[in-house]
Amino acid sequence: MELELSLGDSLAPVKHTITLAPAPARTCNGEGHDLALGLGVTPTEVSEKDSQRTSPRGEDIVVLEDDKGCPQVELPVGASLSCPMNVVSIQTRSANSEVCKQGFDVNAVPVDDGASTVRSLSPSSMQLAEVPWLHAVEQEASEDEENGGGRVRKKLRLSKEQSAFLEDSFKEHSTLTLEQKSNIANRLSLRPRQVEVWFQNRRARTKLKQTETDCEYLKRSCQTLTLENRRLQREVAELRAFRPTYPLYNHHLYGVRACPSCDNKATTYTNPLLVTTAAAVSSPGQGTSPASAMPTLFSSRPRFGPFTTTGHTVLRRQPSATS
DNA sequence: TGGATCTAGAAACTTACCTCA
DNA sequence: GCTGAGGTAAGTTTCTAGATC
Repeated sequence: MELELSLGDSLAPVKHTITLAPAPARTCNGEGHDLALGLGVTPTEVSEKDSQRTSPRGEDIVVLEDDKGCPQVELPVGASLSCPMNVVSIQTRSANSEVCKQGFDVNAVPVDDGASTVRSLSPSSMQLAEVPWLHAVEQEASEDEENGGGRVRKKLRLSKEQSAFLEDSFKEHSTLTLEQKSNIANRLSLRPRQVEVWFQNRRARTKLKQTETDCEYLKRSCQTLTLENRRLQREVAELRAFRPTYPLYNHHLYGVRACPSCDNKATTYTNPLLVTTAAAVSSPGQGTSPASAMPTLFSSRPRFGPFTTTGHTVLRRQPSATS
């Protein structure tokens, strides 16, 4: 989102852009759902009109300048709302096993009384036995005959021990090699196909659960961001109403940032406009910032531009508006 | 070496059975 | 006993990566 705030008189229009920019999605493995809300007013020293530069960390920074091409003073204002909580992304085919090892473990199985006996049945200790699952096949065939050859789907219910063993196996590896599959089938007197199907369904359940978790997380993040957005809009409205005529830029007051995508030097968020305004009111003319070079900065009518979704920390100056 | 074909495995989607409130 | 919802085993389709020619 991009909220444009234009402050300055009509003779020397100067605009600053307040940007509510979602950070690029990111998870613990580099892709995902790290949400961040950034509020920035970012003048620069670059004089090329409407040009765009890149920060050392690769962030896009848009050059803001006045209509005469004079460089504006940087007023780093950052308000950031981020959710650093690690959320494991949905498994992908390419990297599912690695992803599964990190963060949220949806495989956590409540340990019940029977678990202690199950735990000792480590799949790695399995021995390849004589295909006991053939008994299951034979039994199924005889049941088919009893049904007159008509194929009636018989619902298999895995025993508690079978399920627990499969769960343990799934914790060790969410996908199976042929050997692992037949080992487990032998150990549980199931057909390899049944083991395979169980793992397929288990992966599907894992993914579904993870999706639900992600969805909940994103919902909460969205609510938080909405509230923050409203708060910021109220703040901007208050600033519009305030419209002071004093030089406002005490540069040293703007060093506070909270946006993690900028740097980690910040500790708290302070509304620099309010702080500076108060300072300017209490002692007009104070400060050593280059703001004194543009005393009319905030003297024109503020203007809000539309929100945009053009990406992360892209502060693009809108074409000069005639008030 | 690059493209066509085949194959196995996994995901996605669906169906059907079973349990339970 | 009936019913609907939810869980889950299993079937089907689609996609993809690797092997082979």
